[in-house]
Amino acid sequence: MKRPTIADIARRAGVSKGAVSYALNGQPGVSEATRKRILAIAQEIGFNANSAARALSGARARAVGLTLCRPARILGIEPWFMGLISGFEAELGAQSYALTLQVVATPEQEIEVYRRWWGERRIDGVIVTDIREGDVRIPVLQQLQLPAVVIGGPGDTGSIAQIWSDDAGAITEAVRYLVALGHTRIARVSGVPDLLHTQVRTKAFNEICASLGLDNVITVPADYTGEEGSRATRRLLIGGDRPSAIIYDNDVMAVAGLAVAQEMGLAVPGDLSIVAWDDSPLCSLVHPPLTALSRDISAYGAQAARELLNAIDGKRVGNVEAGRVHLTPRGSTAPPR
Amino acid sequence: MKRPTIADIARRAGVSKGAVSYALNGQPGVSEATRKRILAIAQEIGFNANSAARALSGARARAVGLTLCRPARILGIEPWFMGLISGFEAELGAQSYALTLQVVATPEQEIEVYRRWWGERRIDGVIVTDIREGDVRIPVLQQLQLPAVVIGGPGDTGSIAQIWSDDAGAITEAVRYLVALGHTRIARVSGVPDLLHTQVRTKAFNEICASLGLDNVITVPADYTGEEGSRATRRLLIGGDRPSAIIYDNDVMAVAGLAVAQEMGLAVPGDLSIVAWDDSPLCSLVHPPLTALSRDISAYGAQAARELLNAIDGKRVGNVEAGRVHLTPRGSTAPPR
DNA sequence: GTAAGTCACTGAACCGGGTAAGTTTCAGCG
DNA sequence: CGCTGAAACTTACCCGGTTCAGTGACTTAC
Repeated sequence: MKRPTIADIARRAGVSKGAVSYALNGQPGVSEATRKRILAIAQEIGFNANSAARALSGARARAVGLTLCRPARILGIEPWFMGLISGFEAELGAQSYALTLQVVATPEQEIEVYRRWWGERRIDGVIVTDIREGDVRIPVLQQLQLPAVVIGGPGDTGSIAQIWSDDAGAITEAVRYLVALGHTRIARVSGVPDLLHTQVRTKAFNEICASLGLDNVITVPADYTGEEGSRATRRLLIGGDRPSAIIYDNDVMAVAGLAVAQEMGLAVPGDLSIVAWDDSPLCSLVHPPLTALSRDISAYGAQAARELLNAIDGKRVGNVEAGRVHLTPRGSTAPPR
Repeated sequence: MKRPTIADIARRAGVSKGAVSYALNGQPGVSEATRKRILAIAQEIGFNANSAARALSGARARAVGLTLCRPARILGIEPWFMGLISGFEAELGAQSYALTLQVVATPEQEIEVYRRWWGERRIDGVIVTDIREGDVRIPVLQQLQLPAVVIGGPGDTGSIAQIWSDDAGAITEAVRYLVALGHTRIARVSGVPDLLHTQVRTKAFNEICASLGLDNVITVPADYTGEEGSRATRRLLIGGDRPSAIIYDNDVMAVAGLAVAQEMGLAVPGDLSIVAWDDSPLCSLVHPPLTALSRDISAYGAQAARELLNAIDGKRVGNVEAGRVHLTPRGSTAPPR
């Protein structure tokens, strides 16, 4: 089956290629009557502009890129990325932008991908996740002048836009809630320590605990995987001064922690309260369902996509706080026995 | 920053654009010495061929498409798609093909996306999942002559290649295992009934149960979500003749089922044995860890990508059975009390 | 009545690669 | 020595859009 081109439309409408291009793009330069005729023909023969030709002349590829820099086995189970992706899609699809995905192993490899994409003119902009302090990707993106939006922060990203949620406020709320329930020995199992949002959370966690006079606080670093979540939990529960509540930096580790507690014969929430970060169906799936810090990840992704499209259009975008994080109490938290 | 083009290379090497093109693509027509010089210059200035220009002349977009037709909230939690995607990537990345993703709501919308991608020449081929009997997408793909690979089957997909795993053998193995443990009342919570692989599984399940003389078998249809998994489980456990073992068509529903059993005060595996389909970290995360029908989803995806690239290259690809499904016994199965 | 301006449209250049066809150079050979 | 033929290039056009500089025709203004 042959693909129709604007030349085909031009022939059938009895006008030049240029006129067809103006008509299809809503540009001035054709009469309303001609435009309607051309649009009707395009519709009739099922015309879609060749994206390569368009990108070649018009500079826009109408695609954005996303790299996923986590091992496959975490990617699969963490609802976070898929939530984000479906949020992007909602926004990108509406503007008929495509989303190009690439799984990478290291930030260096990620930079390589950015360079390649840029050189190939394959994408108009990128969404950057898992931002670290002094992230090596930022200067590269600035040098390439590749429109970008960073998810996570707030931090120093120079001229590149940022979308972030109030992690500090969220963890403060969680701690206050646990303290109100009567907990005094609160521990935390964090994500990868050099990620920016982990640092933000850790700082806020230490501050609120200090200000509430809790002295027995500890943060065990982990890496978002179930295995590490189990290990960290075991370490915390074996110790002499066992915590009565644990806050986890993601849902997967929280579920793993729950399993460890049950395995050790501890009742949840009787002997141990559990709070998960990022509410996903996973949290309501287990028994007892997990109290979680919820935010609308899809909306977050949609917002990021919107900002990126703005950046691509040359509009200045800044530092945006998106969505509210709120505590959703469920069965995994209660006053300590 | 200006993007280097072959014209830049040509100027610096003192040859024509054509010679550069031949050199870069490993075509005959340039001497070995010149080729080396050109490649060195390309390397030095960080040249990447403009994908639009290449696609425009050469017909290859060097990208493949994947549509995800599930509601966002399932997409997020089901490890299946992400596993598949990372498998694709491993293969596509090696051939420097890009993966373009689109989330859709219905098969009809999916067809629209295929048509658009085809018209835009944005992709060279597509990977089709969630195949149904008499799937409406198949004839469209054939009409467009869009290279494609169907994941799932075996079924009737005409000239389009299929990758499938031996679901019938797997469920047979699971039932035999449960019977060997002493179970006689085995139930099943299935996925969406009109998906082809659900039908294959249901048929095989009924056959093996009949041949082993089990008469109390029942399959409750669900939709892969935790909610439906819970509901189906509750229905099965409330009934008079409670099953002593349940096989679930995915891991999410199995975990939900486990939670329901615990909530109802049933011991797993003492009062109820549970088998999950598609082993993911989720299965080892919960307590007790779930016995599962495992297969290497990434490898499955990589295989599919390989077949698709073959199809794009015009090689005939047929009906491939990929990977082995095997039972991984864990703590959720035991002889009935 | 004519100069100026607007509108609707055409023609051609252009984006950056790929590639068929043509040209030059040179080794090999009778 | 002249012819053949292949290697090593160059030239020029193609892909399918976008866009800019025209070009008539027709309106408006003084």
